[in-house]
Amino acid sequence: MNIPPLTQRFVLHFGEMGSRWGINRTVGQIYALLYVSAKPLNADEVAEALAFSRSNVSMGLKELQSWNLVKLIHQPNDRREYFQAPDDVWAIFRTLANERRKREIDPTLSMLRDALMEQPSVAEDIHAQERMKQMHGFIELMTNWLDEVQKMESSTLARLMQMGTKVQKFLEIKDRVRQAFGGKPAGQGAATDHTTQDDHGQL
Amino acid sequence: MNIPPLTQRFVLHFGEMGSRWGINRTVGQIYALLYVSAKPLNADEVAEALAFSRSNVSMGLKELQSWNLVKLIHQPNDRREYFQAPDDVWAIFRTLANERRKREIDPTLSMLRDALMEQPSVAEDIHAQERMKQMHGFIELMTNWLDEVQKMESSTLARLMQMGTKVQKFLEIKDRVRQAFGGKPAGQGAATDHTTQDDHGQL
DNA sequence: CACAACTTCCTGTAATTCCTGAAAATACTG
DNA sequence: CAGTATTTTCAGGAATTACAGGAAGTTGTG
Repeated sequence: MNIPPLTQRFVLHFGEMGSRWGINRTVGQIYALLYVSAKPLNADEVAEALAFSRSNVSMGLKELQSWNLVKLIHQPNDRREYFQAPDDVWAIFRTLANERRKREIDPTLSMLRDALMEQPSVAEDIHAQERMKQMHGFIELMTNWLDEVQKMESSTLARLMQMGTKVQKFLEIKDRVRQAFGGKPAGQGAATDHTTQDDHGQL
Repeated sequence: MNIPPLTQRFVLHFGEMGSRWGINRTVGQIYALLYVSAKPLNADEVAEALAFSRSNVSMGLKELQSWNLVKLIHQPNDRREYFQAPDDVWAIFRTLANERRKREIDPTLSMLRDALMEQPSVAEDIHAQERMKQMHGFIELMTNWLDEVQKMESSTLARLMQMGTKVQKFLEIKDRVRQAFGGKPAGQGAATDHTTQDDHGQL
């Protein structure tokens, strides 16, 4: 392995973490290398830097591409394919969240949906179905929220996250306002009455 | 495998999903079974229901305990240990998030912290360190936020999530108010002018 | 203390996953 | 189109991980 010390530490760490993350060491290291690299790298360079076989690198890059975690780039006067990781960590997180969801959540969601349509035949299954319903509801809530949040700008999201729990106060204020004005608050932003269901959805 | 149809489907699905989630099939199935089961089960019952070896079940339960995903219960007049999954899905999610974080994020965070204290020796490492800084900042933001959020009530959280993007409007209002009042709004909560950095932290 | 009811640890085997080198495929150049 | 550069696929050996069964350890009981 032929890379400077800090980079090496980072790369090795990601290799080991890889297994906990469900990706293998090779892929972890390749991604780490691309992430910290100042310029895009081609497969040979990666293979050389990490001392992996060329074919192994090819597989790894393929997997990273299937995760949408690397960009493919062509340099002028060079036929080789160069790869680089997006430089916005937020963007990386987004794609990661999307992909993980696609692979790890969505199948479960559809399994649950199917199971909820069945008519349970035994007492045990009635309870089981009830539990599945709870899980289904929770997952739906989470994924819908994620969908929404993905639409926001990174900077907006960052602000909201930095506010943390303080957003909660907002709910309290909202409740207070509503109580005071009996359903018709004046502000332009907050112009709805609270018809039970829609209650939560509207600011 | 000696369990009713719906339960079986659920259990098998979790077994397969297990591998994508970094847990093995056995553990996945055991948890699924406990989750849908109406009453706590002991190790023998689990082994019987899933047709696993007794010792395998023991290991699986041990792992689930190390994840804090099962509660251990003792029945009167029975020495055996009974296990059950918490019935609040939110609670399950919380522990899951905590544990995953402990295993998958915290080590990286501390590695990054260490790496950021070093003095990079080569040009490449200077850039690498810069990248690590970005990643570190992002992870810190995320984990701090998670900490905050964990403190909220499930119901509050649910409401916030259901509002989704609409919370964003809140920021806009805040900005509008701030602009209108020129940095010293009357309300008790929102009392800062927007000096770039501190800007975000305060409601 | 001896026995019973459980739980944990250990060993060998089966299954899966990882990785390499060679061969095949694909993409370019003159 | 021949020749070369580059990438992809694939078979099989190496390494890792999962699992069953049994041995050893614990805890409680008469």
